[in-house]
Amino acid sequence: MSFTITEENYIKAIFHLQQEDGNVSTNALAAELHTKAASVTDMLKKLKLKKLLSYEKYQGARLSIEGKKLALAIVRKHRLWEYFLVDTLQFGWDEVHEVAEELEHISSKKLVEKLDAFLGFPRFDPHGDPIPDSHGKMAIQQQVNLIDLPLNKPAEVCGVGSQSTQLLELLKHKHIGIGTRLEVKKTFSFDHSIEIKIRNQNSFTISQQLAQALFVKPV
Amino acid sequence: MSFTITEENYIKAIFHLQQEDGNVSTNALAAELHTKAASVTDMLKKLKLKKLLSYEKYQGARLSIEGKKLALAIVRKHRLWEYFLVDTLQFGWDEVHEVAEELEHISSKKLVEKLDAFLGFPRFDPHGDPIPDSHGKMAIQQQVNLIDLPLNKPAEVCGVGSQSTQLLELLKHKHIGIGTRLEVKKTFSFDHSIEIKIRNQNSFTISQQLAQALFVKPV
DNA sequence: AATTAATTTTAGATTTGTCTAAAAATAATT
DNA sequence: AATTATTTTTAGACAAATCTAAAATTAATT
Ligand SMILES: [Mn+2]
Ligand SMILES: [Mn+2]
Ligand SMILES: [Mn+2]
Ligand SMILES: [Mn+2]
Repeated sequence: MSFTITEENYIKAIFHLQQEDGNVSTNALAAELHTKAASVTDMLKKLKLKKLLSYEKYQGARLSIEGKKLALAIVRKHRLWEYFLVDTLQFGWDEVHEVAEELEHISSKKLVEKLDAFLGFPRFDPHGDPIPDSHGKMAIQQQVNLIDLPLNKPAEVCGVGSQSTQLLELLKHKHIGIGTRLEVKKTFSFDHSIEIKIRNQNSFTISQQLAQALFVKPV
Repeated sequence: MSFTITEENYIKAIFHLQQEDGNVSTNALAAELHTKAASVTDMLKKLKLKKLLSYEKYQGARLSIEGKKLALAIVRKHRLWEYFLVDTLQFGWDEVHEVAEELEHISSKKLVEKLDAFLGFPRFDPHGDPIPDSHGKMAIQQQVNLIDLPLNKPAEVCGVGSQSTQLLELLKHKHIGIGTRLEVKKTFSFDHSIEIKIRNQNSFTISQQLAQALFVKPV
């Protein structure tokens, strides 16, 4: 069975919106995919026919085993290509998402496996997100939100909570990226801003919003 | 202006069918693209509207300057990706064409330029075909058909006349590939077969059809 | 030159994915 | 419980790309 790019994008979106419990609503999908609820309804009927998800009128959708498998394969390709773009082709980690949105639909299984091997079987993409292996298994990252990092505990930035251009612009300006070593020096309860220290730099404060968008792991 | 994958495939097909002189006929395009003449007519009208080619009823089509530019950009991507697959990912040169048919439609200009630089600006793809540079210029290969190679003149295989699986299977069996050094030892006028000698191997004969499908350059 | 053959175009239908507007179902408030 | 608001589905239309069958044009033969 093979699928169109549109179908694959729906499956991936459902995968990302799907929490452990509930089903994914028509409106949530429409928002995520920048389309209209009516279009989503049509597509859900079609994907149900293809056995990729369960769906009942007014009850939203939930991926089947098959659907999850497909979603993981697409996410795997997306993140492997992002890793390739940054690691091999020297892209900035803030300019790879759009390109990977296209590359994730290249169908060759052999290409994915060879690419994975060439890259040395990386387990996290340039944004700190885990890359599913060829069986769909992902490493679990022991990452913690920067806002929750204890004072003076050395840690390394390993992920971001969003891929928005605005966030990435701010991080670039502050010279913060994946791998940056830092410690939290002080927290201010007034606005929940925190003071951080990066090696060889003066310490400076960042906003609560920024701190919540950063994930770190202790080193 | 951006184009659909279908439109790009039409432009590339016209580019390959277009000789110095004549226009490309509707039927030739239909055959090349495995579609019907009626579909081709519809698309030619559309591509004319988009100024990618000139077309008059019953007179066939011919790429405009714009159309040629687009075609060269697609061919450039196709051949760069083929080179990447063989050179970097260790694909066999007989298994890359289908994958490149998909990769050639990835739109990022930056990706193409970075890939080109990473590969070291190769000028020929794994089949011996020239790779257009970023301005659309291709090196001219001084290749000659094996059937026309003079006796005892050392030469190197640098291209094939077709990408058919059948041909590639035969070449694999005979251990002939791009870069293989050989000389023609004898020609037989009865069936136009030729006897060739590869370094460290006993000489053997190959058919007229095979010799005509191989391009070599003297070394 | 007239007839036949081949090529190409039109006409009309189909599939996929989308949209708007209206109807139906569900959820939230009074 | 009844009303109102929100969400979701249906109905109908549209654009892109394709197809078959029939008509029109061009090319090849008698
Ligand atoms: Mn991404
Ligand atoms: Mn990512
Ligand atoms: Mn190819
Ligand atoms: Mn090639």
